[in-house]
Amino acid sequence: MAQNQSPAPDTSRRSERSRRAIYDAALALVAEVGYPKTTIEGIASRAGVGKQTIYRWWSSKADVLLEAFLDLSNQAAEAAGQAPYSIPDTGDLAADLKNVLRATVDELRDPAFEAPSRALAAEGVVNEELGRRFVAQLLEPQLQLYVDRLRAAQEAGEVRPDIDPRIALELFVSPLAQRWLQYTGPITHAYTDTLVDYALHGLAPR
Amino acid sequence: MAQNQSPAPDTSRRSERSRRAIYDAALALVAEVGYPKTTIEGIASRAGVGKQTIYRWWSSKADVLLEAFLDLSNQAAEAAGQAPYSIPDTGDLAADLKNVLRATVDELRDPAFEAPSRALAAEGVVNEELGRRFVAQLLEPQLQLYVDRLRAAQEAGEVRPDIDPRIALELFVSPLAQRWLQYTGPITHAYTDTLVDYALHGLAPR
DNA sequence: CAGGCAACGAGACGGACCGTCTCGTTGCGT
DNA sequence: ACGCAACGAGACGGTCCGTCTCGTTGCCTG
Repeated sequence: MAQNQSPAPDTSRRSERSRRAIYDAALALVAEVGYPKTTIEGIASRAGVGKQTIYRWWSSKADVLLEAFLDLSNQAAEAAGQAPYSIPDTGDLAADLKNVLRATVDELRDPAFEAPSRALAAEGVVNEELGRRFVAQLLEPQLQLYVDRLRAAQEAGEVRPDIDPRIALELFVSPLAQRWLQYTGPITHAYTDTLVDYALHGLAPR
Repeated sequence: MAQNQSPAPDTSRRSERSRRAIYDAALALVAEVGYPKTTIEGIASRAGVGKQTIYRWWSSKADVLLEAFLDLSNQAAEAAGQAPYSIPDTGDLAADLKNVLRATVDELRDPAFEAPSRALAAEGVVNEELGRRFVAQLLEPQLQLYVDRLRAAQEAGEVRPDIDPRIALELFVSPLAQRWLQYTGPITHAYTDTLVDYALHGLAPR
């Protein structure tokens, strides 16, 4: 029995030009009018593309935006340096973490990143399938850098050996993430510095 | 100059019956078909109510759901005990925090709470005005309980006096929140226990 | 207790987008 | 050079939006 789900489009004939135009249009519209008011029809017309071209290659507007944002991130990563980036190791864990988190604070304020990443995060909260893809392709690779740096710190004796690095990183990354996502508090360099100090030395008296 | 924004509906003539029916319909639909597929028309027809009655009292479906969920939370809080709830103080901070967080883990799995609170959190990520109301009316009052308990711990010498309790609570609350919101990891009692231990004693060797 | 008036349930209305479906047209692979 | 599938364009029925009328109902005031 022949299935007519979809005639399985031919990737080799795909128009690179249209793909790029769709990415650009999607990112621009989300930044300009917001995610809820961004429509497939709007993306298509702005990209100078037929709606069917979008529906042929993507299943939803969230799907389009996720790919567009991944592409943007990869471009930015290539422009900034080599792909396998890592957190610097000066031998001073606290200082290294504070530096990276300060940079993250600045990045969270960059409008070009803020609109699409908020939109994707919001969609992911309510759409588990997309949320897991967002995490696997974007968030987890970033978190892995902290795992690596924390493991190095364990070998250097700066972190207790029985600590699980994947959980440890959440002590300073998740508070920042929550303040940003949910507007539960201001985001400053002083704040992230404090998080690192609290996490490394604990709340209890020593 | 007479403004015709809206004729300012008369609260005293408002139908309590309709209000309750709308809350129930909104919560039920979000749980049954999900937030994106929940529509104002759907809520109205399920509640046996005219659309205009919804538009007269609320400005958006997110607004309806926030009020409905606040109402549900207040009911649940009254049913469970007196309103000014607080975190128990047995003199063992770690044990008290672990208990509360375990209860929170269980609550996060309750389907009746999960669907609407996810929907509101997602909307809040992308809609700052609603996000701030969500935080102010629902999240922050809960977090304040941790602030109180941590202050008591400071007076008892269980927490260093220079620690800011509002930030300290984020070390164990935010990681749980992020795992739940973004599916960045499994949520278990063992996990939250570990968070409390890490937060209290720090990552660095003592 | 009667009357008036605003909120009510119901649903018609134009408009925006949805996702699907044709059209010719274009441009890549054979 | 040819053929075929992806392309831009847009028509189509459908859903939901937010606004607007209808009578009807039920609560405050006199």
